[in-house]
Amino acid sequence: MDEVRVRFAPSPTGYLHIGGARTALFNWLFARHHGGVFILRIEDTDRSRSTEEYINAIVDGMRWLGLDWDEGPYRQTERMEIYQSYLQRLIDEGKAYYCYCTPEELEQRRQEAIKVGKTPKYDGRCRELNNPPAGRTPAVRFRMPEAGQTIVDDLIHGKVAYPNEMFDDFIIMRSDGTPTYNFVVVVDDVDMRITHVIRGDDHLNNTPKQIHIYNALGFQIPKFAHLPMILGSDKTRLSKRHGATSVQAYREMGYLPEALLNYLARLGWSYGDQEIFTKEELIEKFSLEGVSKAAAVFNPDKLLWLNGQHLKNTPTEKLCELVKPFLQKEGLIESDQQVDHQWLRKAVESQKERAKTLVELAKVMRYYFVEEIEYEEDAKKKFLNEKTLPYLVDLLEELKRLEQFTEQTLQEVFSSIINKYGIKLKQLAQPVRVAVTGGTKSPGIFEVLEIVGRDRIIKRIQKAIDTIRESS
RNA sequence: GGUCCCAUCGUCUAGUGGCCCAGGACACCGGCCUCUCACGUCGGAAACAGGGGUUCGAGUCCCCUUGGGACCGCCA
Repeated sequence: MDEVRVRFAPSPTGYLHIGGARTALFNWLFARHHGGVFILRIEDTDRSRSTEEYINAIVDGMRWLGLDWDEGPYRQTERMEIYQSYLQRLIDEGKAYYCYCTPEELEQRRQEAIKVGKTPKYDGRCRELNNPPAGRTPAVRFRMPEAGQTIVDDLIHGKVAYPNEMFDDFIIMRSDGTPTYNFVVVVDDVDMRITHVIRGDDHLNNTPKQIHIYNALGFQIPKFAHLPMILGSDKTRLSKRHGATSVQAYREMGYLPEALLNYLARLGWSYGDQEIFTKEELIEKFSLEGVSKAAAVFNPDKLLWLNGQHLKNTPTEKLCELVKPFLQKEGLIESDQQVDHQWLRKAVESQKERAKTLVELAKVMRYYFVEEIEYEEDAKKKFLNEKTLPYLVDLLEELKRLEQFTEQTLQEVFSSIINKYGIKLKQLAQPVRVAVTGGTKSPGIFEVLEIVGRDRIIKRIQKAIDTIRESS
């Protein structure tokens, strides 16, 4: 195979969303797998809806996901002369023509057609126009064949045949002089020597039109691969109604890029029974053969699980850095604060298997950072009471005498109290857990105590004792 | 309405004519592990949309029906 060249071509009319990211990912994986070139191209010919802000958001999203591009970002608005020259060629050769109908007229005819149950279709009235009406700036239409059929040979769907009667002469240049999608996409893909057009299958029905443009311009047709759509839980096209859909939103919710990538890859693609992939494995194992034809429903639960898996597999060292912004958001550290690195490592290590997102991770670390903890009402009632009071009193005494607070020495202290009262570890551990963390859930109690540290442990147990005495 | 695409557990999927009374994963339920919670682990419930063919044999091939989706724009 010659060098593979693929592109991701979003239109900047919104943030980078899940569907776009998946298309980008498949293109990127295909390029990386084949040692090819991945191009980012911004399709901003719709000036009224494209914004600079969205372009930045898309670029940021791609960077965060780690989908690096080799060329671009190209912008179509910067390539107008190129389109213009091809357009002129089509007009000169009679393959395109000026249309003087106004959008209002067209809309009106469309509505009428729909009303009588006919296919809304341009009637071709300007096709052979000799005396154009004065005072109107025309659009340009592409002349489509009226009979026969057009075959799209798709890598995922196979050969798809379209009867040509269903097509009308579509507009390739607006009356304001800007070219439209179906024309521009062809010119760009040819100009950028794209070998494989990999995109959502909502574009499948546009492909025959594009094929005729390729032919009219005498270009070679690239390979097409139309990816299945991503649906919401109600099986309709994924949209805001289904919850978070922008890549940025997942970033803020504490998802890891590699988890999102892994999830997106498995949506519409599979490799036997494997669920968890590193980025490198994805590149190694990806192929269009493994892509399915059927649309897939986006399942946030599975993404969450996968994120937990990736979180667990992330080196603690790296997790420490990743969680810092989230600790800041929780108000647990200041942006310029120096946190003892060894200590943070232990803290993160103790919680990493318990959190499914960075947000969760930061939240469960609260009692490691704050001075004063608050009790959960149920936990307090159940574990801080007359019955547990003597254990806590004894523990406090012993801890005050203890110099070195390590898991080892703490364990010894706990043992002596358990023996003295003839109780199980849980009967002591739970009250202590509530006293130190405020709740009933945490990593191993000795681990937690070591991380919280001597001074705060003593303070918190004292407070628990006071609390019990006050309420009795 | 026209055209096109698609169809295995609730969801993501394995399955490319016999290895499938259908396998894995998420979620769900139960057991184990255990100082709690997670992690882990073991087990359970759960699907070939329906109907016709083809074939010795069909989840797998063909047709129809049904259901879902996409496109039909001076949006991309």
